[in-house]
Amino acid sequence: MKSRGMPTIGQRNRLQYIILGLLNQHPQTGYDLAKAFENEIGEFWQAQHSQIYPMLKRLEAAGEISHEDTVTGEKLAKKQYTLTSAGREKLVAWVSQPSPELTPSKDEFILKLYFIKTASDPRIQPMLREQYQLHQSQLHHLQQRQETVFPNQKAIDQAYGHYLILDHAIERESHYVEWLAQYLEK
Amino acid sequence: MKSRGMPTIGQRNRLQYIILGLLNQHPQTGYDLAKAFENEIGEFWQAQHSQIYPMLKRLEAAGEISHEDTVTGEKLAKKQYTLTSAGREKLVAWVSQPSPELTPSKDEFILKLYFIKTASDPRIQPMLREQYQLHQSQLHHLQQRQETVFPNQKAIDQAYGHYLILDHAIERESHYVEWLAQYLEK
DNA sequence: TTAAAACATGTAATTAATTACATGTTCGTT
DNA sequence: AACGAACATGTAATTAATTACATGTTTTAA
Repeated sequence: MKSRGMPTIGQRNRLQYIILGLLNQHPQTGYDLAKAFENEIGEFWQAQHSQIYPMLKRLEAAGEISHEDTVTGEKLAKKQYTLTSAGREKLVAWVSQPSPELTPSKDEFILKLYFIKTASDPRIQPMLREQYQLHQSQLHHLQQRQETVFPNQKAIDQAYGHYLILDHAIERESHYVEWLAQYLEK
Repeated sequence: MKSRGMPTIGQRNRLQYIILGLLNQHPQTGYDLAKAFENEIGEFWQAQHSQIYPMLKRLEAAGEISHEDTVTGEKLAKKQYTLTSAGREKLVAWVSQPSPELTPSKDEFILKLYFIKTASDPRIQPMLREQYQLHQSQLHHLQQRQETVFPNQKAIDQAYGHYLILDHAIERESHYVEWLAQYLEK
């Protein structure tokens, strides 16, 4: 009793919506999308090109995006994908839908701590220090990106969504670092 | 050039280690493990029983755990799994290993915000309110669990790992709620 | 000029994870 | 006595995601 006229793409598949959202910002190639998952989006969703290219085909087959072939230089072929009106509708519907589930998250390090039973175990402090360094350097990286990408209020207003996402990532890392510091012995 | 005498279980598979860690606390059944993924562990790792039972078989075949059949009441068969010394070694090795990667995380809601381009879009505030409620109630839930499970210092000392994990979850939710509140209009 | 990095696009194979299917027992409540 | 919730264990089917395979072009810096 699964399909009642539903499309082949599973309704829980969020990658498709994220791709639609990215293409709505401006037409892009699969390669560009893959870059976005490494950069601005990467803090909150990940996808490799091997997942992206097939999804672009599915979305195009479903009539939600279309592409135009362009050539760079002598013969390097690119496919610029654009949203169709059907795709835009689907995107709007997704954004408007409530998101009532807490996203499950995974943290291997925290679990390792969990399995160490006593507060005095000598392994704890080195582990905390390692994670502190890791998250501290990630925090620095994010902060530097914020400084270069959003040097003034105008830049923020022009890419508010991007600003929000980066701000959230910075806050999250910053708080993680503080939590670690709390259990670190000086 | 992939396998050079390596076991069939992929080395990145963390579920196996988590199961070893849980069994190290005390012998348990697959059902008990599934409960743990809904309760104390659930904030930082998830697994369904359909993933757990096959993994128990693989771990037993690899000689890292063993089981004892017990019967409850008239005929309800249970399998109590215990770590073998090989399993305990593997667990210790995992915990001791550095965890140098930032765990990728996914957040559908933050991405939806990202795709809304202007700060004045009327959809933003209702979305923020929905998430505020969601995370606020999750926070309450976690706080109540902390109160009941860890009413005093003695309880904390006796399950320090569990305390850490719950504390981290509470801090994370609490901070998420604060971040949302910052962008909420009163 | 040449080599490496970045650009660009795909498929195949494998592994992880979810959802659905499938069955039966025990305990607590009404 | 009957019913529902919780206990208990598995497999099958599907989907999502990663890793590996595979190929070629363009730009940039040494």
